[in-house]
Parts: sequence; structure tokens; C-alpha cells
Amino acid sequence: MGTAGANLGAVRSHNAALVLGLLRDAGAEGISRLELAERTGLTPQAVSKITARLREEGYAAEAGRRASTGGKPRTVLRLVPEAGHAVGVHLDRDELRVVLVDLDGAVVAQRRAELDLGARAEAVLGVVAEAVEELVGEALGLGDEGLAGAGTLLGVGVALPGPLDHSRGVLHRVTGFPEWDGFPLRDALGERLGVPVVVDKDTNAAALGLSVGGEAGSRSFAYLHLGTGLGAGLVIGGRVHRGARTGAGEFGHQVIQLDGPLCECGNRGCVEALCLAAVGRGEPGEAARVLGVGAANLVALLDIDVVLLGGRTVAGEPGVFVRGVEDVLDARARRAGARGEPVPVRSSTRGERLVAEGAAQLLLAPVFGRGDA
Amino acid sequence: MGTAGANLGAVRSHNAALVLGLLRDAGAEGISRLELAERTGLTPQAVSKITARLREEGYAAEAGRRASTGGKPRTVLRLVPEAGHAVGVHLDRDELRVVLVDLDGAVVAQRRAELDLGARAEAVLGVVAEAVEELVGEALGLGDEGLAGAGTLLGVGVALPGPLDHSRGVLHRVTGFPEWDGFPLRDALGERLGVPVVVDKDTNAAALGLSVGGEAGSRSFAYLHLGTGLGAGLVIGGRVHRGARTGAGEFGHQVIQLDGPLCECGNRGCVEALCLAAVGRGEPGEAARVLGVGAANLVALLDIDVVLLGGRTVAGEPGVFVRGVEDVLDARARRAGARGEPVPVRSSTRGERLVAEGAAQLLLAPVFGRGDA
DNA sequence: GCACTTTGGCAACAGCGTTGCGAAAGTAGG
DNA sequence: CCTACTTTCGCAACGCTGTTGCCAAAGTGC
Repeated sequence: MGTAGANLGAVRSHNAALVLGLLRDAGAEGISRLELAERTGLTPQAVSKITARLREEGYAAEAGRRASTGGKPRTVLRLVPEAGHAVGVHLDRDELRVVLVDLDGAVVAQRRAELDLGARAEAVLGVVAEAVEELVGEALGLGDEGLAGAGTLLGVGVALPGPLDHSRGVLHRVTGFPEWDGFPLRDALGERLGVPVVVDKDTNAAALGLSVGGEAGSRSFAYLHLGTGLGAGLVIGGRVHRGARTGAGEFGHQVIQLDGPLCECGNRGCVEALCLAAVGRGEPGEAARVLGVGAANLVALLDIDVVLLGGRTVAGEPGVFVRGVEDVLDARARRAGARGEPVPVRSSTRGERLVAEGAAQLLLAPVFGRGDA
Repeated sequence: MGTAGANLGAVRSHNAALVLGLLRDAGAEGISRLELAERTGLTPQAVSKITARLREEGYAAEAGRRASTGGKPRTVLRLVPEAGHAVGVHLDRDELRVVLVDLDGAVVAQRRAELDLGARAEAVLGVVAEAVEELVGEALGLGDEGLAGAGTLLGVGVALPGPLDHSRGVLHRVTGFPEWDGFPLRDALGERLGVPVVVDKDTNAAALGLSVGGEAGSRSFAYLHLGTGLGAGLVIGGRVHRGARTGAGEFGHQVIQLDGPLCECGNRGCVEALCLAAVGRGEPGEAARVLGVGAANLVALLDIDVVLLGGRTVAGEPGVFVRGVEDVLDARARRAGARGEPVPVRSSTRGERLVAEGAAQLLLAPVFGRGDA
């Protein structure tokens, strides 16, 4: 909350979001009122009131009972996934992916199309808007008012490469496409569609998607994406860390070789340049080692729990990259005399829809109490 | 708050802490009820109630009036600094510093002594406990119950070098002094003194001290300390970032030269090794450049506002280091096509008491709503 | 001196989670 | 099948929060 005062309305929505989040995490199995009370620290009676409200509003429902432990059996509650939906858009250099997900994050409908991100901004905007409207129309139906008529639609999340201003929804630039410099994507698309729009970097969306899916299994992790470039999404304490100017996660141009080879960004010895050069030479092991050095720096600096790897290059040989990065992390941890578990490294098992699904989570996260992360 | 439910008690203490924080930030100038209302988003009437409680408890007081703007002039409120005190202890390899500060963070009394951190843990503990008791006794007076009798004393914060577990208050190791491995400093000292004790790394304490003093002028900054070693304290969004295992801030052993010279930690190409080697060769400019590369990595990764430099080596030639780091940051920002202000670099103007004062803030921060940061 | 503006407290209020108690819905034993 | 017991969960009363409506206090400006 930062410097904001808390009033009773804030308490209500905070607790409601907390309960909704626990309901989601419980999945199909459901969760009882008493478990909710234990997890939140609230009294059972308060949980009953909160869940009663949620049931009235259609967000929660009863779903059977547990076995009795000698008395009245616990009633199990679950999230009603159809109570809310969000659209996730992944804009890549040559491809457009749109997904419609429900409150559970499950993909209800999707669409893929070729795209030329180098075309005029207005034209691209039109293609995106059309795709979104068609997808939502087919899956949920539209009222006379267009998307705003689809009652359960919370909004549209858009993820794309390149630096941008998340809080204002303005693109800084999209590498190689000067057309987009300074384009106010959020407001332009929001006006066109008539629903809330949120914009974020693709790596942040991916990290958010992983944090929700439970795949990360951690509240603090780094997602490193190695594809045509190298970027990172940081999740710290369950929230995507974007930094003061929402530009955090510039991992590719971390310098790890003083006065090393020139990178196209103008610096020398960037991880990205070294890593991609090794890949180009057909030495994935060396690429993994370089990536590992960067990852180890990050782990030491922020003390995170898990490192997740993803992207096309990693997907080609996941084992090599996971092992390579792991080796560097383990060696450094041992030298530092670390106690406890080593920091695990995994490759993301989610497919090519990860970024689009994460983009949709940009709108679902606030519902479940993850602030604006 | 994380996953904790909010009840009315939580709301009260949250809002009270918020108001106290604003009162502190206003300093001697004070702040009016209406300004407090604007800053917190609460209604003026709520602020009146909250400040009435704080005045009853002795934490706040009226302090004159502002000039009228056409009506009843605003009453100015201020913090009552004497309402609370905290002790800050800085344990260094050869020195012990103890300060007693009031709610404003102003040093009320202090003490300095030689210390051999290599001595037996129990012996060191005794020296520390005695120094704290004497200092507090002289300044505040002790009851029959020792420190616990000094009514306004919130507790003792201890800062020292080396990795440790902040949440449990256990030292991992103190470089060069195996005696301390695994020593439960917080509980041992807490039992001895009979008041709450909090333990943290010296760099974290320094960063906390800077964030409170307003010197940082930012809610997200990095404090880089270059002395006998090189370490960092990170403040993100107004809170000290400690990470999952409270080991964050390992800046000195960030690798910035792949397969570079061997560092005493066993890695190759650490910033610390490169930086200190340059200092040893009498090339502070090169040391600053190396430090700048590490700082630029950190700034890009986390997107922080300000970089603050400190420590004996920096204090020797502050201009050289500030300029050297600044040059690297500026050059990289320009290449990245950054817009807006460049990230400023400053050297800390606080003296040798910075760490001890920051250690005291470990206990004051919760009073002003900074969670446990 | 009068009209006006602004501040800030008093009292009534709505809404939050909490507490006390009882109904509902099971199990275990005769 | 009935009784005794345990556990779950909702209703009603409660205490406390910040909010709202109203009015007194304390200035300025004509």
C-alpha cells in the first residue's frame, strides 16, 4: 500500500482478495472455511461472512464435503472460474497470440496469427483489436456495447518485447521498429476496446504467469528468457519487481566481462552478446556457463529461491542449460560456504502460450490481492 | 502483510504508524491535520481522531499555528522525540560503537571503544552488554529491572559485517573469526539485556539509516560500501531488501570479468577483487570504473533511483569515485537510449556513526510503518 | 462590526471483524 | 434406534474503525 491510509472498504477488499487467492490456489480440490481461517489469521466467523458475500456475488460456491473427523464435516468451497475472464495478448515481432482465460487462469479460447510488428502502429492496433473482439465475441458473446457488454470480462493485458513504461502504458521503443517509439499503447487500445488495458514487458508477463501457475513453487524467483535476445522477469515476495521507472529486469546487458566483445547495445561484455555468440558457435555448454555466471550474480544480489529458464534457445536443449547454470550456482554457493538447500534451476515446462497467459494475469492479479503486480 | 488477514486492530496501527511517519518526515517544521489527511487519503476527521490518540499517548504534540489563509489557521503537529528511544550497536573487527537515538533518529548519547571481535563470543557479548547498559543508564536512567525499566527504550539493534540470518538473528560466519559461526546473537543478547534485539548486516543498517535520514531522497536506492571489503545494502520501495534467506546484497562477489583474477572467495573476476586491486595499485580512477560497471549492472537489473557510495576508501577520495561511477552509468544510460533524468550518484555525507544509527533504526522503523524493514 | 472562509471537534452512523450461543450434521457407543 | 459427544457454521449482539453531518472557534477582509 505504500503511504495510503486504510479504511474499512480497504479492509474488506483486502480480505476478500486474500480469500479468493486461497480459493484459487486450492484448485479443484477446494478448501474449507476453517482452513481459510487458519491461513488468513481471521476468525472462522469472519471467513463465513466473507465467503457468504463471495457466494452471493457468484465468485465462490460450495463443492461437497470433507470426511468427518468426529463431528459435522467441513464444507468445501471452491472458486467459480466462470465468474471472471481476462484477455492476454502476446505481441511478438512476427506473431500475435491472444488467449481468453477464466479466473482460474485456464485458457478458454485462443487465437494465433502472423503479424508484422514493423507495420504502421494504427494498422497493428486494428489487427489486435479485431482479434480480441472476435475471440471474446465467440467465447462470451458481446452486448450492444462491444467488449464492455461481455459482463465477466475484466480487461485486456498486452505483453511485448522491449522497454516500456508499465505504469503509464507507453512504449519506449521496440527494438528495430522506431515506429513505436513513445506510442501510448494502453490508452490507444483501451479507448478502442472500451475495457481496461494493461501493458507490460514480455518477460514480466512470463514471470507473472509462472508465479501464478504454481510452477515456480516460490515467492521469489527469476525467469531468464533466452530467445532472439536475453531478458529477465523478477518476482520478489510474490510480486513482479518493475522498479522505479518500471524498467527493471535488464538482464541481457549485464556486463560480465570487463572490456569484453562489443555488444550491439554499445557496451562491452554483455551476457547476451557472450551467450548468443556461444550459441552461434554451436557451444551450448559455454552459453549455459555464461548464463550461469549472470544468474549467479543475480541470485547472490537478490537472494532469490529459484531460477527458471525459458525461451526458444533453452527449449532446444533444456538439459544442457539447466545443468550448466546449476553447475555455476552450486560451485559459487559451495565457495561461499552456504548452508541449506542450493538454489534450484528448472526450465519452464509451459509452452509458447506462457507470455499470453501471463499477460492475462496482469488483470487477474489485482482480483487476488497481488496489488498491481 | 503478505498473506495475513486485516482486522480493525491492524487498521488502527497501520494508520497510526503512517501518521507517525509523516510527523517524523515533517521534522521541526511540523505538519497540519489537513496535510496529513491529504497525504494519507483519510478524512480530516479520521486524522483528528488518530492524532488525538497519539497526543494522549505522548507521541505527538501541538506546535504552534500556520498563517491563516482567510480562515481559522491550521494547527501544526509535531513528533515528540523523547517519547521513544532505541540503541544502535555497530560491531566491527576492531571497534565498538554504541549510540542512543530518539524517535527522530537524533543521537542522544554515544560511546566508542576498542574491541577484539576475535575474542571469545561470550566475552565480546559481555563488553557489548555493559556498554549498552552504561550508556542507557546515564542517559535515561535504569529501574530495578535494568534496561527493561527504561520506559521509552524500544530495544537494541546490532549491525555487524558478514552474512547472517536476519529473521532468526543467527550469525553465519564473521569473515576471519570462525568463533562466531552459527552464534545466536539475537537471543543471547536479548536474554542478557531483557529488551528486544534485532541483528542485521552492517550494509543493510547503513542503507536503512540513509533511507530514514532523507539523504537518499528516494524510496529505491543502493548503498555501496567500499572499505576493507565491498558490500551493498538495497532499499526497494522504502524497505530494505533482504531476500528469501536474508542474504541479499552480496555485491562484492558479483563476477564482472569472466575467468578474471582469482578472488579470495574462490571465484574469478569479482568486483571486490578487481576494485581493491586497483586501489592497491594506486589507481582510484580504475577502481571507480570497475565499481561503476557493477553499479550499472545493479541499476539496470533493479531500476533504482539513486546510488550512494560510502566506506573508508570512498571517503578518501569521494569526488573520484562519484565521478567514475557516474561516468559509467551515464554512458550506459545514453547507449540504452534512456529518457528522463540519469541515475544520480552521491557519496554519503554521514560520518562513521552511520551504521550504528542505522542499527537503531531497525527498532524505530516498525513504529513508523516500515514493516520489519 | 459584519460577512465570509477555514479549521477542527462532537455526535450519530455504517460497516468491519469478534464474541457468545445455539442449530445442524456428523460419529461412537449402548 | 436412541443417546451422548464432537465439530461445523450461522445468527445476533458487540466493540471498534473511519465517515458523515453539523456547529463552534478563529481567523481575514470590507
